[in-house]
Amino acid sequence: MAKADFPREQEAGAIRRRNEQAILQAAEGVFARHGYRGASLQEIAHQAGLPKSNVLYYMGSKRKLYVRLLERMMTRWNAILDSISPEDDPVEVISAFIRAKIQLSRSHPAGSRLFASEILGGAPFLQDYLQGELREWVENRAAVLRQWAARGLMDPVDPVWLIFLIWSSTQHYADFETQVLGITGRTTLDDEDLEEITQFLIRVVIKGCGIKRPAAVETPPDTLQTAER
Amino acid sequence: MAKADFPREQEAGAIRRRNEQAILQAAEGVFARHGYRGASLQEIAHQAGLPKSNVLYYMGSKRKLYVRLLERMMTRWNAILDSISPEDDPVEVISAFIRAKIQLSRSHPAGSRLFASEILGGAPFLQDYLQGELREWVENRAAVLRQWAARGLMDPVDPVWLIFLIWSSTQHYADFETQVLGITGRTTLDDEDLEEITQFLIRVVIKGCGIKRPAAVETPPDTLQTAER
DNA sequence: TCAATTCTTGACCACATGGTCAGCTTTATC
DNA sequence: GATAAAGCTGACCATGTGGTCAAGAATTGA
Repeated sequence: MAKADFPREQEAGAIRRRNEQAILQAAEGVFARHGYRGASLQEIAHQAGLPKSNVLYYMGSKRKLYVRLLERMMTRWNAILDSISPEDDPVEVISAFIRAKIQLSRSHPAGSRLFASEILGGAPFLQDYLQGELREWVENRAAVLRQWAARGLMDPVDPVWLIFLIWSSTQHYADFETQVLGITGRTTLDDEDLEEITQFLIRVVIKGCGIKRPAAVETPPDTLQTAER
Repeated sequence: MAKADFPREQEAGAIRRRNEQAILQAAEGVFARHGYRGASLQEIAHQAGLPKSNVLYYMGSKRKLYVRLLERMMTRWNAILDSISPEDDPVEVISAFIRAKIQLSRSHPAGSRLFASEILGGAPFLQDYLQGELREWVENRAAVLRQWAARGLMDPVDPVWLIFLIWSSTQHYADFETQVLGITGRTTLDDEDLEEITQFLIRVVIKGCGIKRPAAVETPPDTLQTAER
């Protein structure tokens, strides 16, 4: 009946926005947990505190709801995976990337898992994205990494495998959170843990690939901070 | 040895074994793709080339079938994740571990994905395993790594995060194969690719954590070489 | 005020789900 | 060859699925 949370709520489409948000959030969790097929609209509706018919009213169909969630997650990624240039400081770029990736896993764990579930299922809805947009993204970054290697700013490792290494090791803390918690015997990963993990990953990747800061014109000789040889 | 093609086959329980194998293999794929809820016995039966009733006849229930698959995968893992001692050569051990893990991802991709799907879903069937057997396994290895660090054989990094790093970066090539293929534009990852990836991961981890061979009778020329096993 | 629009939802549908069962056929054993 | 055991499976069931719909309730705009 009368929701009457904020009767003074007046912006156009306020009801729609509120309900859609509730549905999207609920659906993200359920889809992440059970996959596309395993998720049921009944459960999503229940989590959102609405009757099933209402979910269909707003979202049209299960498929549309799912696609919308995937697109929302892609948007979040795009907001973070900005472009880099060969002139950038490799240490900075790699560190920032790892840090951003971990934070995204933390701020949107359900979305990360949703994505993982979609890939596990063979990416029926994301084939195009993988082979198009994302592939291009990877290739661009790989090209920059190769230039860095050529200039001696890092070891000549295959950039694509390096990107996958960063991707997987950061993604892990969202997708496999259950495993991490179970094994470490914790109930949550707090900010402190995450910071520690971030530092660890940055350290290992930087050192492991021999990534160096560019020798700036004015900089005194040899400032190797994190890594040691 | 005896394969199942001829009707003249007659070790005790040969029929049962053959059909169960067919069902298990089919089920592993379907569960991996769609998760526990999303998988249907109909599809499993179809993949196995049997009527649905027959699947139930052999497996009892969907749940039993699923649990059995999980247990089979745990067994495979146990066969590889053998124990280590502080006296072992760290470089050897880490290299062998990474290599074995990659090979398991390759030899049993569906099983790996099945496991991933179970974890993604919150590990409803594997909570005990994670908090018991596996946790113990990790803690034992972590203890050894700490001793290595104390003896200066590696940097004093947190061993648990290191284990997760290895775990996630190797697991990735099974669980997210679709993504890897899509992005790299390949249709399969052949043995050569896998070997390259293995070498890369070993190199980065060994170098990144400053893992050294114990000072033995002779020290080989310092440039890192990948261990073989 | 009053009509147009948006929202809400229970009843309903065709179909798929996991699981049971009874009766059949095949295989194993003596 | 007889009998027991194992294997097989279509018909069937209760329940759950995604989705439709119509009719009413609430909100909006003039």
